Amino acid sequence: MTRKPLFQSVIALLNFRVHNKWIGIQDSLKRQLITEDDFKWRLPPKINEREKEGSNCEILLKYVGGVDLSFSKEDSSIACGALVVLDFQTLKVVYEDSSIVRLHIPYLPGFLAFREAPVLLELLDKMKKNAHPFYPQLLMVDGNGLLHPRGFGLACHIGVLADLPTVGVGKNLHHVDGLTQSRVREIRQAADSPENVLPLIGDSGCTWGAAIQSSQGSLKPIFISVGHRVSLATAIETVKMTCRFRVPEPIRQADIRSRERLRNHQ
DNA sequence: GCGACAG
DNA sequence: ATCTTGTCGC
Ligand SMILES: [Mg+2]
Repeated sequence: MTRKPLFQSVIALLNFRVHNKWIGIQDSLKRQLITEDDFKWRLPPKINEREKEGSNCEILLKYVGGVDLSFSKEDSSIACGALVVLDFQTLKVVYEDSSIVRLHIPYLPGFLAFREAPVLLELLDKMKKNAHPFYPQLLMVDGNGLLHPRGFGLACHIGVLADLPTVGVGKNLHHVDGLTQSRVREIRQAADSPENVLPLIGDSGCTWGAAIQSSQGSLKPIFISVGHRVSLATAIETVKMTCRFRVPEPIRQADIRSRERLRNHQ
């Protein structure tokens, strides 16, 4: 597809303006971001773990959500967004919804939220306005949170706009602040004992998240970061507790079911 | 100029 | 993200 240079310049200018607008939105929303625990529930005590004293909180974490999108191979603008809710203890799916939509915004690294967040926020909103009893107390997002060029990835974006505790989970490392795959390998070798939780500390000294080996079946790590209203420690713990396989079960189920729904469509 | 680039 | 088959191993 060849175009005259003038057209290309106009398109480049539009892209430049949209790009700046999006950065402005991310910077603006980031002012509402909360990066510590801010919720009324607590984690169920682990087996063999003594009940912590002073935890007068009676609400246990039970409903953990997961979101993901799948795309049509024929028409890459057709996508299915899925929201699932699992029982945190049994990891059984207790709620499932999905929506097939046409996307008008391409994938651009650093701007994933502008493509994927709208359909996912709609699925959450539908559940909330129906006052569904299984509305998630915590949401796991297939995409990063703080681990992002401007510290405001998809998980933060959804968390702030839905005012919901969220955790970001990346299957690949988005290079930020000098953090690369080889840098992660160095961090691993610098650890005194074979750790399966590695802090992701960038050149600036900032902690962007953690790389964890989440299952015995896979050596490849996943990359966890704070989304909204959770600390990194809580993010890591909840992800670990929901990993039957490499990808935490809420996200894995959203992935499986969104793809399945798309396959059975048309 | 070159490489990197969540999903 | 998707394109794609079998194959090795628990
Ligand atoms: Mg995905």
